[in-house]
Amino acid sequence: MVAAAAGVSASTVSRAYSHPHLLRPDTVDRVREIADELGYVPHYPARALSTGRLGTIAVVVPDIANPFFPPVIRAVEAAAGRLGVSTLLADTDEEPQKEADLLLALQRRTDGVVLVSSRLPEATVRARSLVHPLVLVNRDVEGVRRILIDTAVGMREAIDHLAGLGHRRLAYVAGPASSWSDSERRRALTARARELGVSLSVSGPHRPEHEEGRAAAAQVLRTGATGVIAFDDVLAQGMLAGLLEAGVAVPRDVSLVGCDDILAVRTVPPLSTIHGPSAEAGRAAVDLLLAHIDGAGEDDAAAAVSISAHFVHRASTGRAPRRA
Amino acid sequence: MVAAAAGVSASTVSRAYSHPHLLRPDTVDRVREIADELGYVPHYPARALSTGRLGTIAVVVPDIANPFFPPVIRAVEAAAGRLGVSTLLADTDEEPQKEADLLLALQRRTDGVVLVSSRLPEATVRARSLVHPLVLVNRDVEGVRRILIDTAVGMREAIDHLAGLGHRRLAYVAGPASSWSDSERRRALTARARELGVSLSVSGPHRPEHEEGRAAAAQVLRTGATGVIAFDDVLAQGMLAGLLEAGVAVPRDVSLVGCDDILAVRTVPPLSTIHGPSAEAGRAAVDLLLAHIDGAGEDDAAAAVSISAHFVHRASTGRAPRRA
DNA sequence: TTGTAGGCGTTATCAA
DNA sequence: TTGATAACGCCTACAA
Repeated sequence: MVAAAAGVSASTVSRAYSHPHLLRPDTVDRVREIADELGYVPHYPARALSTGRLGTIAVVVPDIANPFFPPVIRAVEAAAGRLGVSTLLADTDEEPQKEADLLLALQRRTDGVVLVSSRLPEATVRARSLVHPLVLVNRDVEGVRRILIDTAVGMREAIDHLAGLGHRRLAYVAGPASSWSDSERRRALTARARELGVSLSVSGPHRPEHEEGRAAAAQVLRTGATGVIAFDDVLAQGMLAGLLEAGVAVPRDVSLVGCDDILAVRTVPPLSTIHGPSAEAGRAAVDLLLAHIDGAGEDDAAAAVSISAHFVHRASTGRAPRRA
Repeated sequence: MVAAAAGVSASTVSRAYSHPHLLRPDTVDRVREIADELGYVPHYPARALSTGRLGTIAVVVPDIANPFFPPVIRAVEAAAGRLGVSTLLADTDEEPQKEADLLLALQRRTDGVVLVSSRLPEATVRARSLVHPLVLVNRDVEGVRRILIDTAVGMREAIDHLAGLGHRRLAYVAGPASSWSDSERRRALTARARELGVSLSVSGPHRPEHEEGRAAAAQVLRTGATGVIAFDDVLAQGMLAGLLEAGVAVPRDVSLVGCDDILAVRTVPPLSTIHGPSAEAGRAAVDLLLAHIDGAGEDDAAAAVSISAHFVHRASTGRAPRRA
């Protein structure tokens, strides 16, 4: 080690960075000064080898290009960075196999993983969480630490909103079959529709892509629905385009609700949607993960933190049209 | 090491993973099988310690939530992953100071950095590239390896396209004053407009945000322009909304061109734009970076790879309207 | 084809 | 308050 040559011993240099309070202040200063001159930066992998802590966590998402994820990733990265932990990002391309491989590879290069919207079977997730610290976001697996964005609340609010505007025939444009969020949303909608006595048809499953939403428009129109709720804003935006093409005006003829609030007011008309606090979820995930990594205890092994997402009324929903 | 207990020696296990061809096939199989059973995964940091290669690179971007970056990040991650290199993602929050700190921290945890749209002064960038392998994307610093997306070509094509449709009065909705891309684009447009003898007014500078584009619509209409080129798709999409509000139809009354092709066909009408091969840029950056890391030589020290971005005709451009 | 020995940079422990 | 030493898990000679 270069710094040692320019002054003291290796352990003193180590302490100057890791436990400065154990050294005389002027020793710390002297070492750091020389280290800076030499362009020395502590070598993390070596440190990892002796401490067993890598100082790195990973965030794994299905698709980085999906605008739902960047805010989560950013929040994770910020929260981790604040604690001196760096963040590895991985993208599973929506492929469960790739996700599984990734998790395995990450096991020895990270202290833990924040797994967002996992597409893996419950059993697999549970097994992973046993061998490597893991916190789920947007996925509910009993016995695994998780942060849940509860969109069911918002879905109920959305359906109440539509029913209040006189819509009696609704449609849900569903997301991926393997998505936990989708089944939650679908369940909440179905139950609420029944309670209110309005009809609800379901289109899908769909990959959350613009084209899919666009293509689903014709099918949804055929059901006679005047109120449409989409799995997410991406599908909703596609639906908006599809409806426009079919000569259907929003919200005059059909009211449309998205989910996740990732497009803000960037659509015409601005989309009524369900706002999920994704940044907060990312932060909470890091807290839970780091607490788990540090704390030896298995105390909170099954902790589930739930954050509610609420309906936001913008301009894509309005009174139901008079019966055709 | 556990696997050793269940069969042979440590170095044999090491070879089973790093140099399988040096071992008898059945030995490799046996070792791997037992390793799998025990849930063994090679410990990368330890490997890094002895080889001097971390097997990790970083991508640094100003803002992960800006839709221009995810495709680049994804491409980097994919290209690196294919070569067994993992990718660390960092976000500078658009702050040069944070960017500088990050680069320093990354020096000992990565083999090199892909730095996208850096906001750092040239001298700083140049200095960093001397102490740690670095490849720039979307930033032109003499003497530093870099991948440039040349949108000037596309800008010329766009203006030719509009002029060919009969537009004589054009407007450019400019991006941030400090942006290298903006000055490149503006220069190309100004020169070409002069060559073709069409007028070009400039609005801005603007931050590349939806609201800014929307607000700029009125100003642009006042110039009498029938052909509008925006710094990027985000501004163009805002402009689209602003024009719609002003009762101006696209492309009937005004033709609109974006840049970067980050919205694909997700606007109505689908935006004519300039497609920057950002995925290709990410891939090229990784190639250049890894070649630099491996190759001892300083041969390509100043390599600049330029990739042309071309005009894509979709539905937001059409014949110029008859003179009012 | 396989085993043995030494070293990579850091930290924890123990001694001074 | 500081130094010496062993150890972390892996890799690369070199030896067998």
